[in-house]
Amino acid sequence: MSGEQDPRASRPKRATIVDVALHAGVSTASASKVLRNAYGVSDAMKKKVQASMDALGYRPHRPARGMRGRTYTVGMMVSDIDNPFFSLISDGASSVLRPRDYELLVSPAGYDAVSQNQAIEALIDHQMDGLILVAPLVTQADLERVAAEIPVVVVGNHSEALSLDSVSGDDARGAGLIVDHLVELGHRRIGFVANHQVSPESNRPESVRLAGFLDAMERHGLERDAVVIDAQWSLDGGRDAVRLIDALDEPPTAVFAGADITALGIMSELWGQQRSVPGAYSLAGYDNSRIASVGPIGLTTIDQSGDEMGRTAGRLLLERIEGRNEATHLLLDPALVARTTTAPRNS
Amino acid sequence: MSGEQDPRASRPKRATIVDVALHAGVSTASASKVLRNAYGVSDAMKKKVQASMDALGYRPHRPARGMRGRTYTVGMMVSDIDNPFFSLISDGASSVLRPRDYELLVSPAGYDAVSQNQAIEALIDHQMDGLILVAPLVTQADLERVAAEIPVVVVGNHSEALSLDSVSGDDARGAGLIVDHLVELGHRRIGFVANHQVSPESNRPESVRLAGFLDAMERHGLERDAVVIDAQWSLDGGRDAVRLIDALDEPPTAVFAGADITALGIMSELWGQQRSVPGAYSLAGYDNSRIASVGPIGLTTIDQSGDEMGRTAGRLLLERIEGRNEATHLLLDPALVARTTTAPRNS
DNA sequence: GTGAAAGCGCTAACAG
DNA sequence: CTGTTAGCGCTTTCAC
Repeated sequence: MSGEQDPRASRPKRATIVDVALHAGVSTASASKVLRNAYGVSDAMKKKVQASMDALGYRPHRPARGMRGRTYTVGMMVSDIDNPFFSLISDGASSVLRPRDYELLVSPAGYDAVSQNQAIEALIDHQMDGLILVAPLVTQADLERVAAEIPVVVVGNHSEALSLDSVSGDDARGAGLIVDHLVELGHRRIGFVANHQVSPESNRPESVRLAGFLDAMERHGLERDAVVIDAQWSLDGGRDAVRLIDALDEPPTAVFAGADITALGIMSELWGQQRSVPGAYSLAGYDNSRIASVGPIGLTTIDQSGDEMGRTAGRLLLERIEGRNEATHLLLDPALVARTTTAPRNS
Repeated sequence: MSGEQDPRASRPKRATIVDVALHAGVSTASASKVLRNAYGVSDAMKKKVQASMDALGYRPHRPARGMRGRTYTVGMMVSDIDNPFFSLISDGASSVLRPRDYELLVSPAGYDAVSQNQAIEALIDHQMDGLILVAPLVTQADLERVAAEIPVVVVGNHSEALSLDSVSGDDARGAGLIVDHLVELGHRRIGFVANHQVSPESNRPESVRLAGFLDAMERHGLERDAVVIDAQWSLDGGRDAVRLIDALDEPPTAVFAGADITALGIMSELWGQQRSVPGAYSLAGYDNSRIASVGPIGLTTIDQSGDEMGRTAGRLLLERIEGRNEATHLLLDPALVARTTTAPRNS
């Protein structure tokens, strides 16, 4: 009679597990067991309860589940959702999580350790069942601390930690593929953009790719022709790199930009100066972003199969959630994708 | 003494609000009030409780909060996290949500109505305090049904619904800006890639841009020179568009691709055929993706300030959560960004 | 194989 | 202004 102006009055309340149990004529405990596919329910019971759930349009309330058991939700931390590679990873992870009734929620955490740590804590506060951390910038100690609280899979960063799993591309090998390719084209003096903001001995991709570059150059007897340029891995960093390269006494004839985004910055700056690629020098990236394949760009790069990384991360996380305690660290094989930004030395 | 092998045994339990209350020597109700910044607590009490929270490293348990009150979490549904524009929106929204102690979690929902509806339901099941839906593909009726349950702000799609808010760019005006620019360059016969998979009378950006294009052409007395090409708004769709344009009896001298991604597909296909832009025809996109500014691309496009959209969406959602009930629908002004893919007709 | 009852951490309603 | 208490929806002992 009253309260018709209250929007909530007209809103049918959500069915709860009590409603389901009442409707099916069983106890809430049994309804709960059916919901969770738990051990020890008869087929008849299962059928009856599921019918009631359907009839009532029942959907479990996640916070309530989280109070006692699992939330059936996995959190994924990324620095920035605007990264084609991250998108592949989340799609891959979802594809294995969803059939198992787990949902994936993404937290865009920014590019510094402080805000990434906050985002991770927030995910834990949400009582997520597990975490996928994509290329985290936090310290190894932070990672271990988090992994002590909740199942964790790190994607993109190499790791040897015992308390968590990791999946990443074999960046040392990938860097080697680029060097081999350039040397084969006749280049000897080769530059590498290093993103040295990270400490060189870390296990971030930046460091591993640098080490892989130096190793490969040495393998070819070119250690004296390895030129390391220090600029950020970003569009603007690439622009800076052009100036640094131009200032060199003995500039390289080919540049390995470390990442596609950096290579794009380099191309863009050269273009603005009416210079071309590979005219000015050959150029290679890393990541095989979607944009790398677009005609006018045609960037030579390394493909890492983000999709497979995501699927693997999802699988490992489910295993952890289910109780596995031994660490698994996987390295996926990278592949060279040669396009038009790399050319023989004297052409 | 026992259970040292149980990982949970060594793990210090999380501090709860009861621990805080005990530590501060107050009731849990008072501690809760301090936590929520609620009305009616003395300064002394506030200080005391906050000190205890800090001392214990207390972090509220979100599911528990969600059981009775708010989760202080906002959900954002996007089709795909790999969209530079969506990234700007999430950053913008976060920047207004975070200072108010709300957290943003993103759900990558895919490109069909069914999975988007599922993602939205999952967000509701999480007891989110409000939802930001970015360019949803679901029906208007679905939107209203959702908005009856939870505060909703739609970003990108125009809307007149009374139960929810919306923020979008003025796509009709934006399309007009492109046409004006092309006409000014001397073009008369102009093509538009229409992404006709959506019903033309919908309020999706696709339809509004098409209408804006046709209106502008008419305004210039060029209605007979408006050429509508039907191809998907994607890299591959752009490639298809090239073939469709080539098959035309009277091909346009300029093409408005409807979206940057489509324009990139067109450029890529032309490049593969050794043709250039604007050599083959002038080309314009829409969205001002980051990649549009990269030198070799240099795409003429429309900028929509995703950052401002995100901030506005966040602000509107907070107002809704705080109880506003009147609908707000905002249209943001787009701006032309002329680059090198558009040139005078006879050059 | 099934059910009754306790309780997860928090907030809201009310009493003092 | 502060404290007591009930209960949100679910899972989990522990009886039966």
